[in-house]
Amino acid sequence: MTAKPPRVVTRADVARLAGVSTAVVSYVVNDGPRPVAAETAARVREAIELLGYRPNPSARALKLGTTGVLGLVVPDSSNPFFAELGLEVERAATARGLALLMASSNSDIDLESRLLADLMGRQVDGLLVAAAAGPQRLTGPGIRRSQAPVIYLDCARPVEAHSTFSSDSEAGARALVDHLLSVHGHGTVALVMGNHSQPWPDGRELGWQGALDDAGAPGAPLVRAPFDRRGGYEGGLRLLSVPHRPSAVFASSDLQGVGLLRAAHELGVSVPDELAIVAYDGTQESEYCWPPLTCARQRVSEMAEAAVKIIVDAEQPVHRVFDVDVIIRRSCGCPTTAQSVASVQTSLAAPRPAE
Amino acid sequence: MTAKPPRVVTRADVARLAGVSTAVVSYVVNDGPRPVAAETAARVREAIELLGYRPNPSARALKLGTTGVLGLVVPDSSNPFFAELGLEVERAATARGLALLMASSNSDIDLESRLLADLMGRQVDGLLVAAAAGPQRLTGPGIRRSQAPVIYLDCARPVEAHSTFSSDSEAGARALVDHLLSVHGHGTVALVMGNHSQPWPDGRELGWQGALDDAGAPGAPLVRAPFDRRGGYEGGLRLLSVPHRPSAVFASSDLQGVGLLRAAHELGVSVPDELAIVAYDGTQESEYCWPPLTCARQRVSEMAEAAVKIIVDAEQPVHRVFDVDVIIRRSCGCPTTAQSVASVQTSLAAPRPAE
DNA sequence: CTGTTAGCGCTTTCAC
DNA sequence: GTGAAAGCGCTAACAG
Repeated sequence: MTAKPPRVVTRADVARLAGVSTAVVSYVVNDGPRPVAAETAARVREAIELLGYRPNPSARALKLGTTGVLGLVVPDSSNPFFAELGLEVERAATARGLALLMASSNSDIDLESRLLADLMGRQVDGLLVAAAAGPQRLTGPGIRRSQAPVIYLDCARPVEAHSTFSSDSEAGARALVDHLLSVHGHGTVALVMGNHSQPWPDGRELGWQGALDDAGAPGAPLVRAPFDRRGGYEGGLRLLSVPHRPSAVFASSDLQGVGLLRAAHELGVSVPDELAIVAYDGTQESEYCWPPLTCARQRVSEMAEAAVKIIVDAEQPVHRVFDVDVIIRRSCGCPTTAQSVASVQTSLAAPRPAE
Repeated sequence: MTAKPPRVVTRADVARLAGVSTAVVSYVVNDGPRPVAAETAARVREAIELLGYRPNPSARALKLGTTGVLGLVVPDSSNPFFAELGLEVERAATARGLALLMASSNSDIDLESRLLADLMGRQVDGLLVAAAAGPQRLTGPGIRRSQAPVIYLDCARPVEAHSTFSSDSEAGARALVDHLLSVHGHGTVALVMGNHSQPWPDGRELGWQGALDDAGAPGAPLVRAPFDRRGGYEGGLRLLSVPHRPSAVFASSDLQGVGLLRAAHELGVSVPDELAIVAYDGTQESEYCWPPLTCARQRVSEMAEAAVKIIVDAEQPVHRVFDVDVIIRRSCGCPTTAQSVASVQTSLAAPRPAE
């Protein structure tokens, strides 16, 4: 509609202006693979500057087969846990010059597998997946095409040919529940558990049960509800509306803990005096709700860093279980003013699975 | 290390297997631009299926100059407001077959401008920016290269050649503060204000001041603090530790409102009985803290949808101001059990800037 | 140290 | 309705 179409400047323009070949431009842009005379290089850089040349990443990707882009798929990127995870992954990626393609599956298995296929199809250099449905969904078309590593970020079992990370949720849950039992003297502890959809038992549930069993505590109510705030709220309403309501409850996510808190407040149940609450995840939100939640915190940034490193350094697949930190705040009944933190030692608590 | 290198299947393989030319494969894959006989098309599709062929997006992008990727830059993707915004943008993008590259600037102006340049350099088809620093940072190298539209999502003033969106924060703030003043009879309302770093006054502050002025309310304390939970907490501590503490306060973000709530709880100040709180943003977190926050909610999904549409449909740049919804909950002192929502009419409240 | 050149996989014009 | 072929911009042999 206006004047001259300002054709985008290409490597050939730079070469022409600098009076060199395109190869040389490539060498100075990429700082290799062949050496370039200092003076020539300076001339090229000047030309680049002058023309405002930027390499075309598509061309580069086409040639190299590598995009400099990572993919991340989570069930819900607005859940603070995944938001924080995403932020850390993005940091780790940016620090290495990579960009991050983010996708949320809304916990929908089919959407999740479509997103995975789409990202793979976009030639990401690596895919990080906090899978709603466990790791089995690798099979669609589009997966074949790429050799890009796929890392499962919330996967308690090793998977052939993939890196699998998980937090030691069992140890974390056990420590939390045990704290309620032995320090605060609760007879038993109820559980609000999210809809874990992976093909093996959830560590949080295992840890909860284990702590109860170890203490010889009687069976306690378990309510299943979504991992979000509303799930915790409604689960809490159910849990607290019975004649003999529990005196302590473990929520399988921060968000559920927050919902639980709301339910307690609405029902006029005082926390922690009449009801102790502990939660799993340890996002910032758990620190600022009221009362602040005693929780087991996942080492999100460590996981993010490790995952990106595996991809960038093309490391062999590993199965890693990350320690979890128990953070004592007020919701359990501890009188702390300054919070205290203790790391839960995985190695002591979790025997190697014999797979 | 293992056997045969399974060379990735290309369009030529499909063509060979189907006994057609590569052009035809292209026609059926893209459903155009030339027609293909039904039977031929079927044969091609079969070959595609059989070989598990996936088009190479880099090659496509190189040829077309278009990547099917959008970029989003926010100050902090773990802030629930931006997390929710990101999720909505992602939804809108995915619905149109686009992917989303996300980046957080940590409110760092330099990092922000580097991220913008990087994303532009990656040939995104459009860039959505919730800029920490206003829209002026368009100038770096790397910006020139692309014609991709840049949309500013939180920009109260029109900017030449760009779409600019904003929520009508002034009207929202005014409605909130006025509610405190006229419905609940507070003499004045304090403000906890984030570090707005754009080159014009912040609408929230304007609205607050305006409501105060209109009511002839005396000057009220204003404390500046970061937009996050900690900012609200520390701002709250300062605000509430003076001899004659305010009876009502407006927080410029949900997160600050949450921090404020914590400060009040810690200080034993009862909300809303001794202190009324209202906040701006309206994320989910504001609904589940205690007491739930009366707030002005931004229409995040509407904004996301509109922004993506502008890019996809290559619409002309516009300046849009989105209405904001006031949601009455308990923190202001209203006795509601069911929350009530009222949209604040922009057109009535905000005169057109004469720029 | 520098230049020439052959593709990477795809789209699309132009001929048939 | 289909095929041949010319690039898109870049990298990295290979030849000088």
